[in-house]
Amino acid sequence: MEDYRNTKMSRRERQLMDIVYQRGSVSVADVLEDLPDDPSYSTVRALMRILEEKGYLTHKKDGKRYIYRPTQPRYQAGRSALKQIFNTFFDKSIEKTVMALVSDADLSDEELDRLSQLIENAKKGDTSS
Amino acid sequence: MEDYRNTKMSRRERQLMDIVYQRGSVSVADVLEDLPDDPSYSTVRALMRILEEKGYLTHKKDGKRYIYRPTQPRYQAGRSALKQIFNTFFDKSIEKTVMALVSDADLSDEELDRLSQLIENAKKGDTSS
DNA sequence: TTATAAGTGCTAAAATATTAGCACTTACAG
DNA sequence: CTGTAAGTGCTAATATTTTAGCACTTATAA
Repeated sequence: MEDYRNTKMSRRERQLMDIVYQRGSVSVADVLEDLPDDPSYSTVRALMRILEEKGYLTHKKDGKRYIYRPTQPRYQAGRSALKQIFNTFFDKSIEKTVMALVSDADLSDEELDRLSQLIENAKKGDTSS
Repeated sequence: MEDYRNTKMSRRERQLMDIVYQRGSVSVADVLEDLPDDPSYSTVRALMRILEEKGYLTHKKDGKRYIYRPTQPRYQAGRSALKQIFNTFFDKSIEKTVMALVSDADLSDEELDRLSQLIENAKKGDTSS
């Protein structure tokens, strides 16, 4: 499945998918809770149905209501979204992207250490951990 | 200025903005070149005008044609977009986000070293570089 | 100069997305 | 059982987005 943050997705659709990915799984009521302008229950339901038709969501029943989940795993969707960002804004440079992340976060020295350690550990031949 | 990857932006509008940020500055013809389906010249022009009205773009004249640029600097827009991704998919964890980036990139050991070094250098009190 | 190719401005039609209403279903409390 | 509150399915109106046409302008080459 393709990244949902692509050109095939409308404004509201993307907004709903973001909420779904943030929460992991949602009822219609959950989604409504996270929408700043509040459209009607019907409205959200219609969108969820469309998203399901398009293959981005599935639902299961929980009592009398539907619980929706994304079809594409969160981690996978995240990587794909991330890749698009670093293509568009950071010249496809991992370094630039990481630096932007880090500089924004105001991490402590300890946290920075830990992060750098983590990267060291990602080395291919690394058996030290 | 607010992140253009927000809920106020339509599908095409976002698509065009992505192209603008990728290229830095563009003519209508440039944009058209990057659009996989090709809408008419008029169509793109109309969108560019709208984006300018909304404050996301400005133009200057270059001979007889317009050259458009984003009003919000690329780096700033990138950080903002990045932040949204890490909110949505990575539990607001820098570590998770960085790991996703790195694991996707298939970096060499040397590159990983350099990256980890870079992070070390970001330490607040650091005067070693 | 002036013809013309490559632009722009403006407008309105067409397509798509968004919204909400109404009828029907389901779980569950009394 | 039955009443009811909270859900769903389907449909159609409305709003927004997307598109392209046509008239006008501008730079430039002959």
